[in-house]
Amino acid sequence: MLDKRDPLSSIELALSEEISRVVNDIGISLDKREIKFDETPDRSLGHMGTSIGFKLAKEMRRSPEAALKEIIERMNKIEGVENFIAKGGYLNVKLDVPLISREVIEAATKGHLGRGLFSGNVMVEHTSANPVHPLHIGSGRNSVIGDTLARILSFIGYNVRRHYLVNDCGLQSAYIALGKSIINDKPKGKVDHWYGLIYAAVNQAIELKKGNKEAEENLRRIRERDPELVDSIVSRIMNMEDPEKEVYEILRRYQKGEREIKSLLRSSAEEVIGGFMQTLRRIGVEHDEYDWESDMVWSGLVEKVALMLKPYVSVDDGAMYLDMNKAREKGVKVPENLPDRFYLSRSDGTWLYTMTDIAYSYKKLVEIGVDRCYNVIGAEQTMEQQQVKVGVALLGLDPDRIVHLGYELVSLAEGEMSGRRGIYITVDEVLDETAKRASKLVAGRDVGEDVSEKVTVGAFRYAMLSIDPKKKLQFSWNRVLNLEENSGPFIQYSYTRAASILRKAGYIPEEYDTSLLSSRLEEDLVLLMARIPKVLRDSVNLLRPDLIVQHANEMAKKFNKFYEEIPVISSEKNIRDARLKLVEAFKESLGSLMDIAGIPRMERM
RNA sequence: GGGCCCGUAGCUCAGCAAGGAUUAGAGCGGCGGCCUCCUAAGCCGUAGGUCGCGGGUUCAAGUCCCGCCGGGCCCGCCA
Repeated sequence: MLDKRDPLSSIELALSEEISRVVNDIGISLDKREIKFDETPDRSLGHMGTSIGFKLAKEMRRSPEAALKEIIERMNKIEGVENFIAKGGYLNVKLDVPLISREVIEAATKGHLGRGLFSGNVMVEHTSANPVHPLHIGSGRNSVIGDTLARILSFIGYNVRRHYLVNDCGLQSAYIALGKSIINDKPKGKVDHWYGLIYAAVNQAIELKKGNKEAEENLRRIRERDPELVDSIVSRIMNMEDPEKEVYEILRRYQKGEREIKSLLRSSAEEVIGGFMQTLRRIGVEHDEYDWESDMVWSGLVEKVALMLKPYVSVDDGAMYLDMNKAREKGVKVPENLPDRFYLSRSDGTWLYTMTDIAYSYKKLVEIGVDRCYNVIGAEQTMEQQQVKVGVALLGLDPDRIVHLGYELVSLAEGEMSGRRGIYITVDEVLDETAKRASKLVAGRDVGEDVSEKVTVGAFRYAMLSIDPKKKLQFSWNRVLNLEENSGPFIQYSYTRAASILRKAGYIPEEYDTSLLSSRLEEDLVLLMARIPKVLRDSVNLLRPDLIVQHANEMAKKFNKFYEEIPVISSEKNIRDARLKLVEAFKESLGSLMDIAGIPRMERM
């Protein structure tokens, strides 16, 4: 029996097992895992093949083709396979396309394809941007990658929690609190943008006081957005004795939980997070929980975990650090390249993010109790993540339950973004600009009114997602505003074409004959759908959520060709029924990939 | 100095995890076509590449190994 959720893989598995059995029978060792199938370059050679002939030739002292023929002779029939072809060093397989088509179409239309392949409890921590300025496109990439990973995991059967770590116990938050404490204004405009301005102004004012020339120019630029506000911040800070010392003092009192500072800082951070939520909701991102760093400090969790680490901690001028040599003595695997010291606290007694991060890992794995947590965090923190994992191991937990999905930052053609200098492109403005472009295109069409917003979200998420996370993403307006091929809207368009055919036909056939789907294009569409479960598995194993949109793009491209070349509604009844069913399966399977990637579905556009 | 990552058409990227049947693929941009026919946000054709360089392993290397070169990140009592 073929696996309803993944027919193609079950055929491949049966093939590998059978081939390795036969090969082993004649005295040659060949593990089934060494047998992998690739597409053939030419359909006349079969659908897929494996190049084991070269290895066999050597062992059997025959030509590759002769060796393969002998193997094929001895093989049993396998469900889903029509016949075998030995060609060169390749053992090729011609699939029973009508059978596979039926399996795949049934699975796709019932929504089984790729579903429920795994089980367990996992967490994805993503976004986790510091609440000091609006989400910029770098955070946007994080959100989209993280949210898509979570959706994949959920689709393939895991129980998934999405968490956001609010970093409000760092120095950056204290800058905001300092700024807030010296002004009387109420937020103007979107609240996170307003706080972003305060953050940049405080930073640059302090730089100015320290005599940094560059600060003057930065302030001139920042000032344009709200001269009065920026001026008052600058003048107050210039009059302060030692503003930086104030910042540290604010942080110290905040971590101690002093009421006055608490209400000042925490409420500012909460307002910013509120702004983030608006933006995130717009791009389809929601978290199950916002975990506040301050809560972990105030509740004593951080203290408790620090105590557990005490045997491996040394102190330097009052500051605690994890001693990697002590960790090594304990028998924990510590990568060679890590520094000997991993500081956990400052001399003034405040915790560093490193310590709260270890405590947070403890919370995830023990208190919440997930099997595994994927941390979507910038690649620049790779070493910090390794250090945290050492801490996790010292707590007696398997460090591999923490998985770092590191992604490269988003850069601008003009240079890097910088929150401190107030240089960034926000998610909000990218979305607004894209929406403008999209609504121009939609104007005058008879489609629903939320189409341009759906197009915007599709375009944005595709643009943020479509590149391998470990490669830098160079932001360009062109990339996001591209509504043509190789974009979110391209996929959406293909989907609406399928929808349009089904709508015009007005019915879905009960009976259909898959042997009538005999064209190359129809066969290709079925095979593309059949590969979806593998794409889902790969995207998780390789930490490559971009594979999802790549595959969706391939499917859309293939369907557009089908749409242009193969008539559905006007064809003869039996053929029409088979094709309609294929279109339905395509629509549902592409739709499921769109759901996973967060690219909104539309019936018209 | 040490560690990690990247280097494929003018530009942006797939392909590298599991080496194979290519004459290395897309998109954008260029040039030329296709709407009395299921939405042209589409389709077709065409031009464009010493897969950074040099060695090695192999019957076979864009893919694996070593060494270089170029770019990025990290090696904070920042996050």
